[in-house]
Amino acid sequence: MAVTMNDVARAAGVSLKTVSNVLNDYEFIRPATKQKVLDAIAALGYEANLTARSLRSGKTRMLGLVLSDLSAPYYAELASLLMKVASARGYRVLVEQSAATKENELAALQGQFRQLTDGLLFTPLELGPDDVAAAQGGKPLVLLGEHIADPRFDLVTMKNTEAAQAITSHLLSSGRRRVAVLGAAPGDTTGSSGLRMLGYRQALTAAGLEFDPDLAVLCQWRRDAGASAVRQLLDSGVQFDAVFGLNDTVALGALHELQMQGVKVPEEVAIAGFDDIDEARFASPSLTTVAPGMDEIAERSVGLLIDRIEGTGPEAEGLQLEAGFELRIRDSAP
Amino acid sequence: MAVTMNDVARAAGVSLKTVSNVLNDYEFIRPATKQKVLDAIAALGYEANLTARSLRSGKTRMLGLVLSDLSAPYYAELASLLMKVASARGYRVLVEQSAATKENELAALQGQFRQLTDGLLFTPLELGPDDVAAAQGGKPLVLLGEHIADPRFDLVTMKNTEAAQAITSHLLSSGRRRVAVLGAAPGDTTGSSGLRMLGYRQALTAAGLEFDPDLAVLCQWRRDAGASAVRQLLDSGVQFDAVFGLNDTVALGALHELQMQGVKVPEEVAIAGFDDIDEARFASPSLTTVAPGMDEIAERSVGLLIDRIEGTGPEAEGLQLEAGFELRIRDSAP
DNA sequence: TCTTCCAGTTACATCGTTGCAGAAATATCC
DNA sequence: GGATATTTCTGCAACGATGTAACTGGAAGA
Repeated sequence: MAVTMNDVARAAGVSLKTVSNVLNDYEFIRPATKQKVLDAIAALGYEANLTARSLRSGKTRMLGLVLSDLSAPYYAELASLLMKVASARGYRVLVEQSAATKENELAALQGQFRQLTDGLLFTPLELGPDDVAAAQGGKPLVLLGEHIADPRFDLVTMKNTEAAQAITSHLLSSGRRRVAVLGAAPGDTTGSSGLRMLGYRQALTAAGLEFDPDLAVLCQWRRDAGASAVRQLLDSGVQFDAVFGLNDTVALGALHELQMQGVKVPEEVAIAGFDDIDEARFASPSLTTVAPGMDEIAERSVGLLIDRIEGTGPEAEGLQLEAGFELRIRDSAP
Repeated sequence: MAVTMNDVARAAGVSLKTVSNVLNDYEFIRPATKQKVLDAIAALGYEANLTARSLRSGKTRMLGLVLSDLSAPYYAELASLLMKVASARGYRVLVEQSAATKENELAALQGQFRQLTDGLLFTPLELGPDDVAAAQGGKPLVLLGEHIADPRFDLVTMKNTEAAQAITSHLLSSGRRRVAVLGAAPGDTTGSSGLRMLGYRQALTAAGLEFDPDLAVLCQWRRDAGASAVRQLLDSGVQFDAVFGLNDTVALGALHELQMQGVKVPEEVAIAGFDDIDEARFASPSLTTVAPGMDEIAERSVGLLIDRIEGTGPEAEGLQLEAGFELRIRDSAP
């Protein structure tokens, strides 16, 4: 049915292997021969069979991307960007949603998903460093996010603590003194939540304020969770004059709920988020947030992973890269 | 390195093919033999090599999903859902972003992307029916969206016209008489834009109103475009008391801009969108919109495509399925 | 007892490509 | 000019699975 290399070889009057050599840019081919082959390829409309090539070469030219949920705006924007960057280097991206369960994360790390890819961009949420080390099957792996910072693994991340400190300081600089923080995870110190909480607390300390546990609300990083977290806060009667959502969706959920309850933003309560998803710019009021350098993260993580795959990466194992960040001061917290 | 079927065969003391038969549920195998093989598989931790299986069988158990931009919320939510549905039937989804260019759409339809998948879920935006028919390479194809409604192709879509009419009627029912519509595409009659515009006009007619071309603003379906469209409208001095964004992102961009300009929503201008992305519920005010039955679309499109792939689909070619819709009346247009 | 049949298993070819080793043709050297 | 490099090209095996056909051994039938 489909045209094979054999058909091309016959049409060009050369051997199968010569066709292969032409396609793989083998050095020693006479220009005339090369042209004959290329002509035959064009004439027959030949396209290489990727499956066969993969079987023989052991490479698929696909990167795996493991994240919890593609419908979350941050991940959707990141995935879109990663695909574009990968595409520019001749790779495709195969996405796997883990729903943030240990089981799915493990399956993505070792199972058949792994086979389909030459390397993995992995956002661990439930797995610890030792789980990953145990499951990791020899193929290159670059971690995204921050739950695991372990010298054994390459990691591309953002300046969570510094950025959280900067944005909290911004809130404080306008005179706010009771900054609620939404999206804390209990006991987390190494994950995004823990690192951002640390920055929040550093900013408090720098401003001479005590950390008040009543102001820290535990919730998932989703709009609905942000909304209920802020409702809970209002119901509890705890006073606050600003909200720091540990990511934008939480902050936007909180913004919505505050406005529903008739609380004026930013007059009565200022709000800041983290991620700078496209939606933040167009919220009403627009959301003050941190742009965590997504372009840089995409560029460097894909670059590093592909370099590892192709064996052209840096000598050092366990590279830790941090993208720069920028504050985006908007109307929700001027 | 990896354990192969041959290793399993040796360990179980049977032939290679017997192992294959066990894995493929071949009928005539003695239970004792089957058990021996299963034990050996478990002992060695064997996993089938998907690449080899694909080469031999010609199937990849992957579905291709072609859409313009994964970072658009509607597509992100749809993709996430499609992946879950496909996964439940043992398929993976490989996403390709076309950036809505003819070139990329064609490449996804015929090129190497096609090889990697057993069938395609395709959102044509630039290609016409004849382009698709010409490029289509024998493998199953299910169209998503509505740019192409052609009896030659399977199509899963939504009730664009009815839903647009219903939501426009809802705007009119509250006494609004000047409903601006954002996101029109010039000359489109078969695409989402054209169909929704038709519903808009039907609603006007039903209410005894004339269509005013000044109220229809051409723009891309993005937040920033929605914002500039509404600014353009304000600048032009055209009077309007409601806005229908042909999708939610446009409506949300418009909502933002109106509020920036000090226009009260919904008091002075009511706003409605289309798609019911998660963000709509949490906008401030929450966005009145149409829920186009995304679950049903995902379920039925993946179901149909897989049935076609496995040869268990309906006899009829060119099936056209329409999901039901629901209005979501919220605060932006009560 | 001999054939026939069928369950259960096996050997071999095959999918379309690339790696390896070597053959053939041409260039280089003393 | 003959041996030695170098360039150019080729054949075969292999990647790891599945399809086809054939083989084996025992039960059923004549």
